[in-house]
Amino acid sequence: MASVDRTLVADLPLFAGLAPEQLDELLREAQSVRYPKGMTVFQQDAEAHSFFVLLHGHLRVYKLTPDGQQVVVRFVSAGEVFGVAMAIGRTTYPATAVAVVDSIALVWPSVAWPRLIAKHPTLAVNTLQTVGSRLQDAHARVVEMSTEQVERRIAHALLRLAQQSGRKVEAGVEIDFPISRQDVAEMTGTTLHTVSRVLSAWEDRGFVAGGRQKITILEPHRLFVLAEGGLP
Amino acid sequence: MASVDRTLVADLPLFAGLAPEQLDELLREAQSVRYPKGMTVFQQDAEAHSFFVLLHGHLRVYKLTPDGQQVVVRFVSAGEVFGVAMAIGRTTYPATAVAVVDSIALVWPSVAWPRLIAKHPTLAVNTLQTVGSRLQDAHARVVEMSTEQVERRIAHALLRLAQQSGRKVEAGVEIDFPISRQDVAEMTGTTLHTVSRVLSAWEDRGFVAGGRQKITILEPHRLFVLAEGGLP
DNA sequence: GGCGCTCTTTGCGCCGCATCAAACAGCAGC
DNA sequence: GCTGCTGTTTGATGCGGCGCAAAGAGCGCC
Repeated sequence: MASVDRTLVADLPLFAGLAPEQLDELLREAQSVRYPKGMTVFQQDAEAHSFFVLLHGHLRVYKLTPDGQQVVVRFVSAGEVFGVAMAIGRTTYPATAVAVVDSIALVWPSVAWPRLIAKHPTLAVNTLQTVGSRLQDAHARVVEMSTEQVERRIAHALLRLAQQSGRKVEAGVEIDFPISRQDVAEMTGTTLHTVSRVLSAWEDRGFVAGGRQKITILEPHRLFVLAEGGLP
Repeated sequence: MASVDRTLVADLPLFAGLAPEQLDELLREAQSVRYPKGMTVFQQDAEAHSFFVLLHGHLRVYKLTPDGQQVVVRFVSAGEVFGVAMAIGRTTYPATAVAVVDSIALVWPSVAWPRLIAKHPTLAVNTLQTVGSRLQDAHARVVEMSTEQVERRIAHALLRLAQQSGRKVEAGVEIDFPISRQDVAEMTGTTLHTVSRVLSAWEDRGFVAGGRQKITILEPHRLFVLAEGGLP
């Protein structure tokens, strides 16, 4: 299998502080894999055979409750590490990851992880930062769900999505992958009905523009004020 | 300052895989500090000057929202690392930690962290596991808050508390530090009124026994069934 | 011992949002 | 084009649990 070009990934946070030769060495062990839209990259509770870096595309990561409800944990964008179950001491994946658009990822076997971090401790340090920032995101979400009501939670979710995966477009900022009202509902702990109602109201006020699996934020500042509890 | 005895902390997960001499070296740089009940160990948004290992006691870690509401992030038990802001790439603490009983912690200056992990990469790996398991806790909480209603969330919170800080007592399992209804409310995203009502109902049914800042679980199994959505 | 503080219990009314229901619209496939 | 599927909108209804209020109980402190 042809090795991946170093320049494609040299700037990723995961590889910060690694010498070019070290990076080449890492990449030599990775495979580049295509995941067509809709394909499952890994499944909750399945054995964590691999860990990944997303090169291109977007993934939807969600947890399934015993009674069949889904909760969206996050969306993965290009450049991010994901599926690092082994690194955090798990043998199975804690969630399911599905490609929401055609995607490409670098794939390492999980068994290589202990050896790789032993040789390149920087990897562990960088992963610690990544996991740490996810922990902060998760805590922020807990705080939001504990103290804010639905409208503000949806505003926060949209702003976070725009920041992570926003694409600037003439009218404003558009989430650059297909996202449904149901998805937003599963990110904010509400129902698609409520999300639809809230977005419709915002659309009337000119804050956002909707569409089938599409959301464009027209007035980010107004939305921000709303998220922080103001009365825009 | 007298060095801490190695045997006190040798079994902690943070120090797993370190040679005795390495551990001694680490401990030589630490200070042992007493925090009387009620004292603040560190404050949200303050500069993260130190990181810690709790030797004895219990801490309450909470976040304060802009409008003054508190959300309990977790309770720290003896043996755990905490305040590792620097490790996850922050310069300030993301939350406030207060001693709920007289406590003792080992304290290292944060500036020592980069040097320590450079010398002992195992520390980074072990911390990664710790932060990873906290991430899973946080995600579990997000899922609960998204999909479960109050009674089940409270049941889950109590079971988690019992597991982390339960003390076996003749009648059942008792949370072994002072914890108020308000605390439970701030862990589950509800109000102390609702928690009080739920606990009273459970007390009538014989599942738990209450008291001022005290909760004893009499029927862990019944509570578990309830938490999982059954009808006990 | 008794005062006062903090924590807890309990009642009542209201409301935000879930639930149920049904029609509507964009997009793919034939 | 038409058909069917999936995603979206909007209305009507009900209820879990929050907000408010006030009384009760355990405990430290003087």
